[in-house]
Amino acid sequence: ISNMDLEDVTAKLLSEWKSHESAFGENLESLQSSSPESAMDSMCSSPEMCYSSDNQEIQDFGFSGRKVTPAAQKQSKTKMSTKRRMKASEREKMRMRSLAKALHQLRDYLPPDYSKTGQPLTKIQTLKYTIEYINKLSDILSRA
DNA sequence: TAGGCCATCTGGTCCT
DNA sequence: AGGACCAGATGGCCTA
Repeated sequence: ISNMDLEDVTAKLLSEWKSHESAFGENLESLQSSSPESAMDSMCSSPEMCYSSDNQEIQDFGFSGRKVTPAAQKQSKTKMSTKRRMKASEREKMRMRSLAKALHQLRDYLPPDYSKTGQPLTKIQTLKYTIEYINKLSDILSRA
């Protein structure tokens, strides 16, 4: 990526900034008003993890080797109700989707030079290249 | 087929 | 008490 390209992109970004600066806020609003249908479309994508009273029983055995603090042990006795757990799962799903959406948007701000293979950048690549890109833009601005 | 990436579920923890 | 955030686990999909 040449400096000329960067300067072009910098100028473009600066000119577009005003029209984009509220983009995330708007998207947050749109996310909040997203239809429940779309939220439920992938419900139970993994059958083993579908909710059921049986499943609740099975998970009480705690097969993972996660550390359990005394406070956690105490709290684990008061298990979340199935209804509350379902609500929490749904919120978490929405939260992760909004994160993924934000990453997709972030990807669009990166120059195409960063995806040389033609394949879309992965999440981690997007984050790393964004850091790199911001550093380059900052450098250009500091020298201007 | 192994490994990378991703979406989802879940329990723990912190905060309001 | 309930929501937000986080990290671990798991399974599906895709590619080399």
